[in-house]
Amino acid sequence: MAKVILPQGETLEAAGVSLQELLRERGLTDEVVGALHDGELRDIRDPLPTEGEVRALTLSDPEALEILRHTAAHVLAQAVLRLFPGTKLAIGPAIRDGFYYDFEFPEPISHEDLPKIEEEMQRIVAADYPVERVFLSREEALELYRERGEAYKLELLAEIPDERISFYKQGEFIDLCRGPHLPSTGLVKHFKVLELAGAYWRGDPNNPMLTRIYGTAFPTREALEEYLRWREEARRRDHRTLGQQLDLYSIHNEIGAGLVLWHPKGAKIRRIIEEFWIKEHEREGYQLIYTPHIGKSRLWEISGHLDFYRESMYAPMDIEGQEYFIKPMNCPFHIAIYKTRTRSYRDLPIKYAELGTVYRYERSGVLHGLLRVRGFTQDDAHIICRPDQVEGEILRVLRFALKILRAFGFSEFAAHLSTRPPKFVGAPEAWDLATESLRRALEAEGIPYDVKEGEGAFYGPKIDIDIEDSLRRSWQLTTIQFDFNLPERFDMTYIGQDGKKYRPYMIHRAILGSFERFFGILIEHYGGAFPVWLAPIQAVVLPVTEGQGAYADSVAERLREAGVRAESWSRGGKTLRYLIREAQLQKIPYMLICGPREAEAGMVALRLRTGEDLGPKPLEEIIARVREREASRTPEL
RNA sequence: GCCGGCGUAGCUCAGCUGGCAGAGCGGCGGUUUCGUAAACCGCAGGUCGGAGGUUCGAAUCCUCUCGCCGGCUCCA
Repeated sequence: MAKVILPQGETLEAAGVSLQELLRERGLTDEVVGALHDGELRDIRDPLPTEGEVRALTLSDPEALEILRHTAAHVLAQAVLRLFPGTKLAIGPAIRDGFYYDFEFPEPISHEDLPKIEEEMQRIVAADYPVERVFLSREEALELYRERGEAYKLELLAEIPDERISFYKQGEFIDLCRGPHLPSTGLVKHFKVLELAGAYWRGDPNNPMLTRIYGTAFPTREALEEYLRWREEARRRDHRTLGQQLDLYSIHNEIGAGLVLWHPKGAKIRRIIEEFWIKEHEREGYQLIYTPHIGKSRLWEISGHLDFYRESMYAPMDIEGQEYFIKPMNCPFHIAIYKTRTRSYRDLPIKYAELGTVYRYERSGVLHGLLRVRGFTQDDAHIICRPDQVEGEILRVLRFALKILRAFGFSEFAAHLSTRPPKFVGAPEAWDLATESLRRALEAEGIPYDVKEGEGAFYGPKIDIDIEDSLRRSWQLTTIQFDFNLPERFDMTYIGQDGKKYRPYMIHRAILGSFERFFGILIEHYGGAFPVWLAPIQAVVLPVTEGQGAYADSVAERLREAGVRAESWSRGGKTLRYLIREAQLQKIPYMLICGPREAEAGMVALRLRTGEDLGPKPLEEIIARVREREASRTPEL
């Protein structure tokens, strides 16, 4: 007997029937759309389990969202088959923000077809077809799909071991599907078809490219509208939009895809980040170095990059008959510095850090604003240490990374621990020590992480920390990565206490990842409204009329002397309203308004970016305020 | 790289089935001297991403190419 918890909290015991039958007997047919048994979604049409607790789900339960969206995907497929006969079906799952279905259309379709599809979906919802579950024998299923020429479905069928194969049916539409699904199509009330994109069958580029249609569905109109509003808001926070509006950076067709020009304001922010970064690294015992942008092919042969990474490297250039490559990584240069003298065990750990600019050939389709570029500056460092130092150094570097990220207001981290792949170099014991050190560091810091079993690079295990952009796409910033390959290839050694040579451990790490990507994420994180310590312009002085222009200029001058990044907008004879709007759009933290009254009193009226008017203030107070906000790096104004 | 879409003034965009390149903002000049998110008038500004083709005629149709957007794949 299973214990069944109904939506209103009523419980009962039942066995041998499905939840749907049970509810029908009690006249409760409409509401319940699925069930949760030990955290697992179940179909209401399935027989109840023999034991445990089954909670009936209604659309207002968050767990039911997946069922709703999965059914919405079926409605989409049904609509597509009606409008585009001959379309072949692939797969159509629910995903985080909605659902998709992959199709092979007889003729390509475009965005303009989406509204039609949505309308047809509306009709299917309005028709309120009951969604039935049917089981076909393998033969029946094969026959059904052979008849329709559904090659993708046949491929899926071949992988299902069962003899009774689960299908769902609504109206004329039938689909191979494990479920669960809603009781009827009429429950998919609030949905939207969103995007069209290509997707390889089974994610394999050797397979045909299918057409994927994305959509979303919610239990209520409000929730759908809120989601659509959120997408709008995300568009406004997009670093590519803000980058232009705030005049932070640009990328030019004629200069090259993925190559970033940092404008004065973007460069100012970068400089502030760099200075912060340098100070923190020196405090943490890193030694800062500079290395060249190119190196001879021999170097990249030794490092193995020409064997393993060549397709991501720019073509070599010929200099006096020698091949040189632009660097895709900094490691070989750091190693070369290490090797300039014999190192003692007493010298370790050695930590070389560099803001190293590298160039990597990224395929054109993957470039994305500042988040995926071809030329970028890594905040790179290599920690070279003894085995007995590994654990301590790893904990230290993880703590350090979190400290840096937190300074920029990031608090939610998704960490991944990638372990040894089937093909690897180095001793298994070294891998174990490294992997365990990484794991213990994550646990000591209480950072939630998942383990990507076997997904480490061939040369070492790693921790990656991802942060999401405004559209919740995640991007890797931090990486802490062991390297058992390069110390070997470059024959790095140190002399131990016993006078013998030993191989050091090398840890490659980047915290911000690259300045370009980090900046992109940072722009979105703050929606362009940077905290005072990062704001490229902290204060603008706004004269009410041209009569206060000279006073405004002198105020800005005094602020700059005190180290405040201030400008006076005294030229142009613009109205105060105009200037305020402009400053607001530029998201400048402080607006210092100077009218005749303020000029007379030697003060400024302080208006915050939030719109708050704090009234007249002496300059000293403004300066103190800026200094305090800078020191604490608070987002408050 | 692949699929679909998009490239028109500095920016945002209009320009239907081929027939004289437009608006708003911004810029410049002038007027206005103004108190918390856009004062008013005027002027300038374009190889319609680039190359080739079809046509009497191309921003518009076709091909190639560069770039961008959404995905997929990739991401040492």
